[in-house]
Amino acid sequence: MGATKTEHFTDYQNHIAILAKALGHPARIAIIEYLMRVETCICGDIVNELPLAQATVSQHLKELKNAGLIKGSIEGNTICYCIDEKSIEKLIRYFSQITLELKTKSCC
Amino acid sequence: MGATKTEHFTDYQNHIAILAKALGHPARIAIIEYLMRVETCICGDIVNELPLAQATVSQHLKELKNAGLIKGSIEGNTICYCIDEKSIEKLIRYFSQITLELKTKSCC
DNA sequence: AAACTATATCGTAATATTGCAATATTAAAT
DNA sequence: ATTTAATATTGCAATATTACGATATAGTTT
Repeated sequence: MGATKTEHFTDYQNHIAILAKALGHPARIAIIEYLMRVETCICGDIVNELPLAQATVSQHLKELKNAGLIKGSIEGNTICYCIDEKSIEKLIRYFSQITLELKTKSCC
Repeated sequence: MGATKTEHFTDYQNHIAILAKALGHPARIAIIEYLMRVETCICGDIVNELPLAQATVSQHLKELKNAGLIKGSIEGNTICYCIDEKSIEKLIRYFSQITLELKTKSCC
């Protein structure tokens, strides 16, 4: 016990859950907001931006990358991280569909 | 160590993270989708809908409720659970803002 | 090449989450 | 008042996450 029973859910449900889970930590939200704000997307500053150790930030970046929320390309010495717009758009579409569907319901 | 350092992030960042985290499990996504689909929102069927024990479903419902994603009102013997549209709209607004901001950037 | 810089990975401790059986609670039906 | 039905809570084992120091890796600069 203790492990999520992913096999009992659809691929789509698991996919949305993976995206949401990756965003389910304030540090990762802060990273996304930083990448959104900043002109260039050199990573170097992310560590300085966040109140966390370098190893921890690196770990959070990895999770965002695994979920497909950010892309990182090696740029010589540093790594250019940036938001993968498509994943955010996927979430917008998903949640929009929910509110749309809810409009047709009378309940609550 | 091991506990999230929420105190280092803004209330808004923490709030968005809490909403996302609550949606970061396929069972809870399945619950949201079920509540979206169904006409009435009597809870009884949720347990039968999901491949999980009653206690586990109850726990997931509690987490969705704590995050503010669903509302539950006691309806005699059963409980009427339904999606709190406002929370979903909050997420749509948040993610829309991100994509909007990204359009103004050239990077990546 | 040696030193420096940026990032990743490893190991590990602290804490959180997931899942369920057993039990409790509360309202409805008999 | 008992029984039944629906949901919540408790306790606990298995697993995952969070955080960080130490170390590894790889490119840059000197």
